[in-house]
Amino acid sequence: MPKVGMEPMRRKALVDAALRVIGDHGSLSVTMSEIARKAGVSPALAHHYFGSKEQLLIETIRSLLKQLRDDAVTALKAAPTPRARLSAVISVSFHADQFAPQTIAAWLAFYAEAQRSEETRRFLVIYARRLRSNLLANLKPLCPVDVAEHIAEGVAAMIDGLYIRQSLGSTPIGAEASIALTEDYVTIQLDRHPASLSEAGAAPSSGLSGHLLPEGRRESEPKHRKDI
Amino acid sequence: MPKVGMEPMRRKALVDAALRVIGDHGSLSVTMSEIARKAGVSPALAHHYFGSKEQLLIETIRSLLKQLRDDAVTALKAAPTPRARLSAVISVSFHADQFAPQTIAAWLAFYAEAQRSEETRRFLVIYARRLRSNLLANLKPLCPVDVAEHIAEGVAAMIDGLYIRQSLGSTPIGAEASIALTEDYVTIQLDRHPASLSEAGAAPSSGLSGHLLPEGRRESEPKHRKDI
DNA sequence: TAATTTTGATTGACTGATCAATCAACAAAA
DNA sequence: TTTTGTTGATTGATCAGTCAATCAAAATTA
Repeated sequence: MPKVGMEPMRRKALVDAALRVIGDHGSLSVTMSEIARKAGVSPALAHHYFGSKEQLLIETIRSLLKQLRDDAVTALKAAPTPRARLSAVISVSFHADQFAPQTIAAWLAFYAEAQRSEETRRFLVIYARRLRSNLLANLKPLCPVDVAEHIAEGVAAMIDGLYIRQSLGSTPIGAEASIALTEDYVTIQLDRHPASLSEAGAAPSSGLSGHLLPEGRRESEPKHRKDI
Repeated sequence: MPKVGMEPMRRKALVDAALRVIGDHGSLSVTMSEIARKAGVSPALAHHYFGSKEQLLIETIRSLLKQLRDDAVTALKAAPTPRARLSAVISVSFHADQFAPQTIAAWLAFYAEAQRSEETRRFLVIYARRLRSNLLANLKPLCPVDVAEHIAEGVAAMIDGLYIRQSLGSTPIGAEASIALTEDYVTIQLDRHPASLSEAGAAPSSGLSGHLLPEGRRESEPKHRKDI
């Protein structure tokens, strides 16, 4: 029953299947056959559309990152104040899809892969920068710049750490407790270092930082890179 | 030049080689041949002594954990007060050997492996519990118990998170900055919640918590498990 | 001491399984 | 008939694990 216009559907099915298989297996050492089977097609077709296993894996992490970005954009648009946006960033990190064991396992597998694959590392660096940028943009109106950077590092580390601890499945502090822990960190840090007058009114109108919007390239980066 | 009594030397050489190869490669997908070559023996010998690749890998993570424990014991013995012991725990986590890129890469690889290997997960859970236990034991004299648990979770998450962020190699905050960030978290949390009178004098005499000393089994755990 | 047997250490060569990747061929739509 | 989708069969490479054989030290015996 082959029709024309199958390509986008097949690609999506294969990427989704790859994500599920990787999440279940907890590793990138999964076979094209298994992915293809889960997607309901033959292994040969996976190669036909993606050319190589590596390419399919790249598309898979790209999709993982896109999902996270979309969630973040939605949550940030609904938050009116910098402080609310900070909470939105934290909340999104621990919400449902992202904090599911399989998704966490997939993230972890990609972190490991980043040690070998330049392309994979690039994507994870983008995630790290985006998180930092989102935090920083909304911290700056609330405290001095150097303090904002300090807090941003701390929050980002805590989020990633809670992820990795969750991956072990022992002492499972849930999503709510994770959010509470991170929020508490932000709160007490901000209490310590109240905003200076000069930066109190400098909040950007949209609250969406540069890294979130479809972005023009920053000067220091190489060009000819496909955006996620 | 075969002599008698080679076994312990060969085992150590192979485990060390495995750690180096895994660290360089950033993955457990390394061949027995490569490990054996780095150890200066034939692949067959590695199988002869360890029986299987999995077993060699298990011994490898065991050695990684032992190294960390030894460092912690040394540092804790030299620290006189609970607060100093907290600093020691933090400091050890980021010190030299442990924070080297290859070592971090190896840890990460084992975290990923833990998704599949029950045995590997067990070791990482032990690490997590030990860290938590060390923190908790030295926090309890300094603040209320429930707060101590809260802080311990936060510190542990932050340490692990700083590790994983370090593994990406982007925005490399160094060991010192990582220590400062974590110390700062402990300090402001303790400032917030001063010790209640009832627990002020309850510090254990040695400061070495149960998880650190060669330990009797806790009741809730399965028996017949070799200790690390 | 000299001759031997035993034992542990070590390897090269081989096997069987797995898997990514390829290709020739076919089916259905355009 | 050309284009797009699809697969079964196959290939070539990689690897964990096995095995029989070798070698040298130690133990035993003569």
